Amino acid sequence: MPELPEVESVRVGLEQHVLGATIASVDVLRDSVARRSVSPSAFADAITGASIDAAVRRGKFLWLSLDADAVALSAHLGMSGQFRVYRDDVPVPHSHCRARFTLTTANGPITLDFLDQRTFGYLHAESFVHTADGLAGGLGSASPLVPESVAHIGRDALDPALVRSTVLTQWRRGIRGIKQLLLDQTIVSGIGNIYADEALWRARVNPVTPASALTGKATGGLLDATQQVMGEALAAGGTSFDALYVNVNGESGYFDRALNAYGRGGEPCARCGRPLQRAMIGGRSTHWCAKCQPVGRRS
DNA sequence: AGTAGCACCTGATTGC
DNA sequence: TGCAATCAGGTGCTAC
Repeated sequence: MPELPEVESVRVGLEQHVLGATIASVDVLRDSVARRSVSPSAFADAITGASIDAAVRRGKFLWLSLDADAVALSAHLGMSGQFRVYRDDVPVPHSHCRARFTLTTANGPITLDFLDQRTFGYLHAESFVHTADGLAGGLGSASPLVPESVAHIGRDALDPALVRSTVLTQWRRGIRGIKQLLLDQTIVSGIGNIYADEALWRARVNPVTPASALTGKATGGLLDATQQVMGEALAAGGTSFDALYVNVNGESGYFDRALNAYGRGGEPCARCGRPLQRAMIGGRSTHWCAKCQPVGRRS
């Protein structure tokens, strides 16, 4: 479940079910899921026997802190990754199951599956590095550490430590269309294709507006809109259109019913009634209202 | 240094 | 009915 609200619902599920558990065994069902590790067996060896202390997230990057920050079990869900937790009735691994973990807890064993139809997601065992500002590395832990593979991305839209002025400066420094800046995970992480379109619609900013042409008021409004949309989606359990995007219990979120732009090309704009536009921009399908979101808008 | 393009995959849907 | 083309919530490497 790719964007921030969906990954956060997964993080909360992991926090509820696997905190304090010990990793008894790891079964890699498709080698490429551990492609960032030296080998699937090296991945399994690095985490087997470890205890899970925290479930942490920054943007779309998720990790479990093992053995008091000795090792990170990091996970990226890519386009289609899921975690599923089973306690009593453990099914035969799904055809999309790429790795299965067996955990031991005070209340008995748990099975944790990592499913990923399109295989863009991955699991990795790696070291931690310190954050530059010394503040908590992500939501779910007060530790000022992040996995090495997460160090290059910015803080996410809902992180209290996000520095607003820095974001606005970096957005306005870009020459690309503002949508591409929104998707740049090194500035603000967690924004994906759905919420980029939603935030732009809400802030009435055209997706192809050169970022450097935006006023400070416009970028400020865009960051506000991004945070609002993310917060509302999170409260609704995330966005899902089908069984591919579910929480650790296999349940879907409902925010798709509240989307105003994404996936609504040709349908009337909820503000003005004009049919929404749809086009490929920067390789991603993009939806906007030509009337409410004119190019060259000054504020 | 910053940016565009493409590669990485599977599967559902659409169109001929 | 069959088969090819298109599209999908992302990231990261390469080549300009």
